Amino acid sequence: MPRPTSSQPTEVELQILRVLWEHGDSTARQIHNWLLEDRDANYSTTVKMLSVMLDKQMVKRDESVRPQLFRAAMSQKKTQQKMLKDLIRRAYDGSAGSLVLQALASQKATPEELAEIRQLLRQLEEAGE
Amino acid sequence: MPRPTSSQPTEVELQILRVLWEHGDSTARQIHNWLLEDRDANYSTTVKMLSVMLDKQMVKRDESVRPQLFRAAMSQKKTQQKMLKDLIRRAYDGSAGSLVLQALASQKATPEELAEIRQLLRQLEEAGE
DNA sequence: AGAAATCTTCTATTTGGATAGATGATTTTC
DNA sequence: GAAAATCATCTATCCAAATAGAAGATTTCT
Repeated sequence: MPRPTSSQPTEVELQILRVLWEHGDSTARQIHNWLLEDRDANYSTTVKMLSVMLDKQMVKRDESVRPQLFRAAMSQKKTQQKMLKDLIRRAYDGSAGSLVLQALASQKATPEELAEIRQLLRQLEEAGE
Repeated sequence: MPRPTSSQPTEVELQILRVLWEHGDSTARQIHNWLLEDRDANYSTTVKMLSVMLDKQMVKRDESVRPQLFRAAMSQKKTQQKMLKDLIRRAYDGSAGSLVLQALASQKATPEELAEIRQLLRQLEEAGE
């Protein structure tokens, strides 16, 4: 029973998903060209990755048009939440609060974000009573 | 140029690190026994993993005693911060604030943690002015 | 000291992630 | 409608992650 398929998108998979989230449905060629800005890869590698992601149902493919169009199967938000939840479980013993504290203390948020966080915090505390 | 070694600890590696953080320096046998609570593995697999982690310098080994003792090379906090930073970069476009917002909104923290967060927030806002 | 148990290292195998070349199909261009 | 360009699939390879068996070394027990 060797290594199981990762439940998380891998680095390259995530890069492709980000392109799709940002630019919407795209052809393999378009995706590849966007990827080239960040990384150096052969076109056929990109295509192969898309095929792997198709098998994993991370992307969907519209075959009714030529060239075929790819789209992300899961929204960016859902993917983020899944990864976040996973990190909390794997590295923070399930404690979301301790992750938040560390993130705030060490990673710098903008003043606008801080204000938003404060507001959310108020709502949560009110709801808790 | 195939896949490079991951900069993050893998799932199994993280499980081993957690055992070490929780229980302190341990022999391979002890580590293995702790692991058995969560996962099903052969002893020699655990030993091999420790050897891989030794190569990657994720653990250190005290060979002056028998049986040899293993210890985590990096603290839990440092490892968490590294993983957190990486997640923010990879999945949140570098925005710590947006991760915090999502974590708070969707993952539930205890009232005590919320109070702590509020306090930290106050400090940050004061420092920002 | 010899046997038993445990520890340590060595060797081997399986699969996923990532890479890219070669070949066949389809569309575009002249 | 043939040539050129692009698209899609098929095939092949390399390495990391994960698994575990076997053999050699060391300690422990009687």
